[in-house]
Amino acid sequence: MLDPKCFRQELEVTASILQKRGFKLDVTLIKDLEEKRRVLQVEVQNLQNERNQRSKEVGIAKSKGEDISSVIASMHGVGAKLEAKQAELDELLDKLHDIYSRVPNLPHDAVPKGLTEEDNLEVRHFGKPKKFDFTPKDHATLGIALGMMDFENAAKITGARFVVLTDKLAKLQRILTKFMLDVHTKEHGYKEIYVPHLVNATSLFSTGQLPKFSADQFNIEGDFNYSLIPTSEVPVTNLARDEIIPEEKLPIKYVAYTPCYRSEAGTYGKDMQGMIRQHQFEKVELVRFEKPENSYQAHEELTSHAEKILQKLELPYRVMALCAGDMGFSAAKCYDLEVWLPSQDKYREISSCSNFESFQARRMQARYRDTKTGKTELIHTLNGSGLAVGRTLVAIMENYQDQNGYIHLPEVLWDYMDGEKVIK
RNA sequence: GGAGAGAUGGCUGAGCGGUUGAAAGCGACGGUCUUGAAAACCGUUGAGGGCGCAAGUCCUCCGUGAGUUCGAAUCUCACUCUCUCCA
Repeated sequence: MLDPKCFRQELEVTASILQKRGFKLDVTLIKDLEEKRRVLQVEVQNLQNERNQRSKEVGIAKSKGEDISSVIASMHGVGAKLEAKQAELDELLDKLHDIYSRVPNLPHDAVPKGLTEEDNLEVRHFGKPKKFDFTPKDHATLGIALGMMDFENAAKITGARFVVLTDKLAKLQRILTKFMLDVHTKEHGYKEIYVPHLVNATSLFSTGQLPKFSADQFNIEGDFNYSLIPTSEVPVTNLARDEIIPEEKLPIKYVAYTPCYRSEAGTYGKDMQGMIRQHQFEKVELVRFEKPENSYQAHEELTSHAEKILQKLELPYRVMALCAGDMGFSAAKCYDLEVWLPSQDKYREISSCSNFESFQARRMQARYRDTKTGKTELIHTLNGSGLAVGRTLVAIMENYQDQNGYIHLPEVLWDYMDGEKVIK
């Protein structure tokens, strides 16, 4: 959610900035509703004031034993009027809140212009795509041939976009999460955290999945009005909801490992083969709570932490600065890490690192107390995948395959795999 | 699943329907004292919002949502959560 000031005092500017990401703000409507709001709110508050004053007088008069019937009689009109105006105001505020809840974050000045993927800018890259002297296979072909990756049984058990992993591949996925958690906790100073995988609607609203993107979640039916998390960003970020964090506790850096569940609505036909786009996948997520003046430095740092995993795994990747139109709803600035996939002959997203500034914090009243001024101020929230484990598995399989369809594991994983260097 | 008890500020904990945004204590912060610290004493100390250039002023909030009333932390109803006991 944007600062109400953006809509009340800087409406035109706000609209033009939002246009950069292809969002059209209804300036005329908002101007009109805000003007009505202002008038109505003053009116309601004046009536409330009158009610409070007169009621207080009644109390005093009564304690003195004076006759109060005439005063009370005169108050009946005020009550009814207040009720009507209040209802009118509430309706208006709801309407405004709903409009504002659907407005995306303002892109930071440094964000590249553009509306589509095509306009994203490469910031840097690491490693070079390996040349194969044979035609590299895709991970699904490799996994099925190894007898360790099974989409048919997954479809039987559940449906499309699920996978069954067995043996070494199941183990590889497991140790990858441990490897990532180890790096982030031991080398990057993140605190490991375990959180619920089902969340309520308020939590989804806080991080920006609601109200606009309800169809992207798996919402469970029955007595519990919960949703499966699309990312651990949701439960972890919501730890700060309705909190006032003492300044000295910042920054707070969490790393969480959770499964993620996404409906992938509107992606029919996209990446149907293999593990690239699944309804369920594992992810190690980095989440940070920062003071506003530090958030952009923290964003660079967090991105580099995610990159570190790819570097240690010696996987070629590039860092893309997303253009305004390609960023997620809540982000002010976002880098995507894209890993090289030989079978597709291109880079594919494996991590998304975003600074949300105060956008999420305002939705959930996440604040810190400035020790100098004693005032509360909204924190900045950030997160990034560090990394998507399923896609990391895919990248390892494809980049480290040999002509026989064996997978030669990167050295950093040998110990984790109990000395095993090759999956065959 | 059934039966009870509860939910008040950073924490503990009062609060006959009427100058209660809320006693008291603790904590925190500022000050006095002290070479310094502690103790003692004095003072300050919730959040969100409207209007206004500002000084300021007003409104809302005692788990959530409705209701009764001139007036609700206090009464009524529903819900949520926590604790205890039983299955």
